[in-house]
Amino acid sequence: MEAYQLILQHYSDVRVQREIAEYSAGRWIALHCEQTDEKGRKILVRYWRGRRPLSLEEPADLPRLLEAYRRLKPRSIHATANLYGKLESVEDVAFIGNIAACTPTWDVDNRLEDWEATREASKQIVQFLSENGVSESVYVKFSGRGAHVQVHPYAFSARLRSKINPLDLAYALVEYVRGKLQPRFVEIALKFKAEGLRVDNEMDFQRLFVCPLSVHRELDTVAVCLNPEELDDFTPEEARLGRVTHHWEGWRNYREGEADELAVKAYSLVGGYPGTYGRPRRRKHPPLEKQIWRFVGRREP
DNA sequence: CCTCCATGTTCTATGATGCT
DNA sequence: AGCATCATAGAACATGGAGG
Repeated sequence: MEAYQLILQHYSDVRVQREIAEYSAGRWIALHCEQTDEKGRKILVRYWRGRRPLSLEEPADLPRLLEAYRRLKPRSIHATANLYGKLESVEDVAFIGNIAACTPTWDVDNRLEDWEATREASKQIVQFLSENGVSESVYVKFSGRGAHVQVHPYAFSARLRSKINPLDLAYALVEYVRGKLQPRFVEIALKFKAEGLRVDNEMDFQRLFVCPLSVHRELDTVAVCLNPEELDDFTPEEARLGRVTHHWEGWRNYREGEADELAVKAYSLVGGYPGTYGRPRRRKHPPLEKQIWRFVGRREP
């Protein structure tokens, strides 16, 4: 069978469609395609006809999108860490004010062959969260190569999210925990001789992560979710494209507000997301031309 | 494809200098 | 002082590479 057929076959599975749709609901999604641009990089489609942020709200949307972009050969499905209040225009994703909730994510990068080190680093994060009251809203996602440790967006209560921007909360939480555990990560890298191990805070205002049950963007592996308490039961062999035998549907579990206390502590210590983008930039001085028109006493023609 | 981010380049506001 | 020019720092903008 041709290699791409295997991908289409994977996405034709209704369970795959359901998981991707349910995860993607409210998020801004992207299709990473096998078709490359003139520089040989895979094309990433983020807008519908260049206007509307791409979204995927129900299972049937997945085959529809694959069909619409079939010439580009979509390969992996990504979704933002953010959940948006509205997803209809470019402006809806251009400013942080429309972020309704955000998924704190520790990106554990590593070579596929060093899964044991990836798993141990993930385990440290899970354990730290658990010790600090965050246990029912956590899952680990094998990304197809490394892993993502994610906290359900509603582990921050609606009340807290209305007071502090969810992106700031997520950024602070990830950064705080990462800082606490950094020495452990170094130990793990040494112990397993996994010099490629890195735990990054990639939270930014339109960051994408691979969807549960998406195919990896390069490897013939699938992003499956793992029960954080049973990480030892999984090996990457069980997530090979066409032979997926392991996936935990508990990624949707959460307890509202269980991460509030830790997030507030983190936020008070490390502060919010440091980027300026998404917050409108102000000119200190208006361009000369505008000043002249103002001086002349009328608006520009 | 689209965006971030570092880097380099251009622009602009402002203060210093110098001249009348 | 009043005016013009020059120097300069920081802001704004352009560009290129990286990455999802």
